[in-house]
Amino acid sequence: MASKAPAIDKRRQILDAAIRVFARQGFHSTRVSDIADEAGVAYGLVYHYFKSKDEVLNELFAERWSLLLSAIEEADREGASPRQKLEAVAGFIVGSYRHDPELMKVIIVEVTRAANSFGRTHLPEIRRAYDSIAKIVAEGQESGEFRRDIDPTFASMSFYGAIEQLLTGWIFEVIPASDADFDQAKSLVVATICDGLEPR
Amino acid sequence: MASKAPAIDKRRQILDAAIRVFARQGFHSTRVSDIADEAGVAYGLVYHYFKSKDEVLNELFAERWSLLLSAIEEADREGASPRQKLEAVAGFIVGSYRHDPELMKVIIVEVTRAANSFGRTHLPEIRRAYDSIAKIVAEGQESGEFRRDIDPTFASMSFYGAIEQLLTGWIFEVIPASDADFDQAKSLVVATICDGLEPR
DNA sequence: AGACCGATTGACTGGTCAGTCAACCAGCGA
DNA sequence: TCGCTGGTTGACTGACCAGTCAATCGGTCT
Repeated sequence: MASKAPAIDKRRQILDAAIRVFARQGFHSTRVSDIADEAGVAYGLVYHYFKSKDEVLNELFAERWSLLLSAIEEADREGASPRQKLEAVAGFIVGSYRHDPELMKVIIVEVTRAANSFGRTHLPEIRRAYDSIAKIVAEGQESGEFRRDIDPTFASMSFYGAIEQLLTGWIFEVIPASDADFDQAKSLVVATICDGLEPR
Repeated sequence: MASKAPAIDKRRQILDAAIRVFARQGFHSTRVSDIADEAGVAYGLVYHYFKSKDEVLNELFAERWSLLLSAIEEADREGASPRQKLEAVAGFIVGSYRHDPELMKVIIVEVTRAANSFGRTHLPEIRRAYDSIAKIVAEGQESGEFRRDIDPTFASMSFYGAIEQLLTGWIFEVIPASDADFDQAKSLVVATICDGLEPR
């Protein structure tokens, strides 16, 4: 027992350390030794648990993104109106950032927005999120709760893009990130996308 | 005269080659020798015109971004309604992509969305764009053409984020990029942001 | 002609790291 | 007690590449 438990701990320890270091320095400028140092383990141990430096990031992304995909699906299943569904999605993403800003920073900066390197690899999974959101919009159009002249894929990109830009703003301190801002953010994105900027 | 003109040509030649290579392979995985080869000049000449590989990208960004900033200011100056101003901004960005997709890909992927590396360096300039857009929104609110309960900075981020996400979708072929799509895009983003998804 | 000077060339160097590997250690079962 | 096994260690290597620099070229001016 004592031989298995610490093994799992070390793996987790390395992943958690990687989050911190990637968030601090960015993926490209972190050496594997930085991760090992931060985790308090030997250099070689990283390669015992992971095939490569890339795999560490892939693992972090996969873990988190699958949660997002589930959350979107659940929102779609349980939301009453399409607007509420979008609100749930926005709420989950904002909540993720609030709960673990470092991890979300890594996911967004190094994968989601890094479409040339890791984003490329994970495009199919990322796309799945876009598609699920588009599905919510499409359903809203069918039920007449959303206008029909805006392509669902298009709306999905705008919606997701708006949220991600917001997180990016928080991450790089372009816009203030207080608890109040987090609270408002969810409803504001949804208000912007569903109601629009012009008064009704 | 013949001693100065070719000099400028070579510099331009290197920049243009860099756009192609950066767009194809990404900044990190292009060697300086790739740029030189693509430009058909010797390795060392790149360093005659540029201090470093970074400076080549910086130059490309600076050139293009200053055009964007001017375009936003002009839109603000000459647009009749805030909505028309936003339309002009969206139009300029989409037009830039249409006119030179490779350059825009580089700008977005390597700078604007690469907030950890080059985005960091250029944050002040990038921010200036956000601010100018926010100003347009704020003016719209004062004149009563836009609702007042959405923070201008916030709206600006959503607007810009939506457009950039759209371009990113085109760049990585997540969404179709035909001439018709380009034509529609401008009005659709503006419709989404100003009118909202819900019917009026 | 010949001195001058900026443009141009590409071989070379120095430093950086990702990934390897042989050795070491700790607990457990025989 | 003595292997055995799997976690753990960290020095080392091989590849890669940004940036340097001394040499060359070609046009101009005197």
